[in-house]
Amino acid sequence: MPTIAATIIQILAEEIIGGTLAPGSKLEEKVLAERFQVSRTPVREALREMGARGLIELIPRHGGVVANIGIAELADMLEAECELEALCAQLAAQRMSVVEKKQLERLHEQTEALVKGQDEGEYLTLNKKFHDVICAGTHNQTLSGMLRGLRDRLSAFRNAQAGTERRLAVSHEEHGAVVEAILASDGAAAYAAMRNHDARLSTKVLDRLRDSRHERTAPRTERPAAAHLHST
Amino acid sequence: MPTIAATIIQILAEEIIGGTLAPGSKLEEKVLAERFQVSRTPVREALREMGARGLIELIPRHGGVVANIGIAELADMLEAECELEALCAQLAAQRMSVVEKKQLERLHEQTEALVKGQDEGEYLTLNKKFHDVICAGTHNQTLSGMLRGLRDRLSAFRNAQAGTERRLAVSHEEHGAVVEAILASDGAAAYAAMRNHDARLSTKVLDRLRDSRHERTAPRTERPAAAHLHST
DNA sequence: GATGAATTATATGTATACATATTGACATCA
DNA sequence: TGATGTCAATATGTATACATATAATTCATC
Repeated sequence: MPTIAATIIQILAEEIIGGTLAPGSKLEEKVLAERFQVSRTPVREALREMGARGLIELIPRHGGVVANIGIAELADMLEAECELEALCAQLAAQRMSVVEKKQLERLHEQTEALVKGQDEGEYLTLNKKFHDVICAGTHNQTLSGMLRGLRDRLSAFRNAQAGTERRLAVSHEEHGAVVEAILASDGAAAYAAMRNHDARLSTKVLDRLRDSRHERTAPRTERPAAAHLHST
Repeated sequence: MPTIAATIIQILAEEIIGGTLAPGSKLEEKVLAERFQVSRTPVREALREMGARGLIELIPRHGGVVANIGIAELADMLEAECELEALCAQLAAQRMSVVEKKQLERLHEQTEALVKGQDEGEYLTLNKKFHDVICAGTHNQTLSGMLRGLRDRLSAFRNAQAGTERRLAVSHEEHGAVVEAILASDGAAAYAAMRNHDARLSTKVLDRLRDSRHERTAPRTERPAAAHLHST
């Protein structure tokens, strides 16, 4: 039997990652305690752990809010994700076993039908699986763990925005290039293909955020020395 | 005034990273509570956060122990560190401002004296600073945060072992190559130099661990499919 | 009517008390 | 002798109670 705190973490994390709990939402201990019919103790521990994971922001004596990412931070996270994921793709290409490759190939084929059917919801599920399989393919728990943690944090934010990605076909095609490179055990090609894929999505996400922020509130001046994103 | 839990985290983390608390040490809430003259509550919260950070292992109903890294995990972490650090060096080369570069250069020069004087203790301090400056030079908080977290976890482990690095001169020379590349804004060279540096250290750390484990206890068979470390 | 100080209210931080699961010892039995 | 099961001891998990800092409200004053 898992501990109550662990259960709460799982539920809240899913809600944050899934977008039910929007970034900026306040998380009050008392409210959560009542909701889960438990005392504040396990709730506090859950919040603390989620804070350490970066899913929520935890300010002393002010409680927690679902991590609301500024434009500068988002740019950082997207860049890190892009680099990490490309690296993982490269390692996966070099290390995946035959059965792992087969699994990846099948997954990609299954997705094809969803693209034609424009089934966005199911597509996103398989999309997550796709990246997870590649993570596992690195045979490096540290790297894959870091990437997945980062993806979770970003996911929380992506899902809070409207439609995630209209043109499924383009994404699918880019995935195809990654799959092909991995099946051919071509690390460099896998790296390049994945980097290209993520970089394109990143600019889209950033653009959309910039637009939506511009309408409502002035952008927070968080990091004056702007990064030269993807200048490589 | 920081919270008690935060204070405890800082103290314990330092002890773990510094090697005072050796990997495998049990961390009992009651003992810690008595030591810090506080109740178990803040201690528990501290432990939980450190668990999320990976500094300690936290098993439900069994309490926490300072993270004791197996050979397979260590290999994973070292590989991740190597790749991340090389990436950061590359970005730093591309993005560091003039003053940041100057700072890095000065730091490297200061270290030179310590190498000649064989002052290991002080060298390690500046060594950490050296890597921190490069982290900052990426202008990417996400990446640098991940790398620093990883370095902390590894540091806990490195310091538990005997002498960290005998041949300071070699290390210093390798650092020199990194500095040179960064000052020249040569991303590729910085990447290669840092990767070379970390890869060499990694094999040394792994070898030493393998030896020490072989003497005492049989290696845990944790990940049957061994990674092809640094096969790129 | 607006501003600001003082007071009340509330949420978080910490301490204590209780519930429950695990560990170890000891006894019993095959 | 060794294995197993019961019981006591103890550590963790959870709940409740108290302390304190922040927020919200009130009320007085300008």
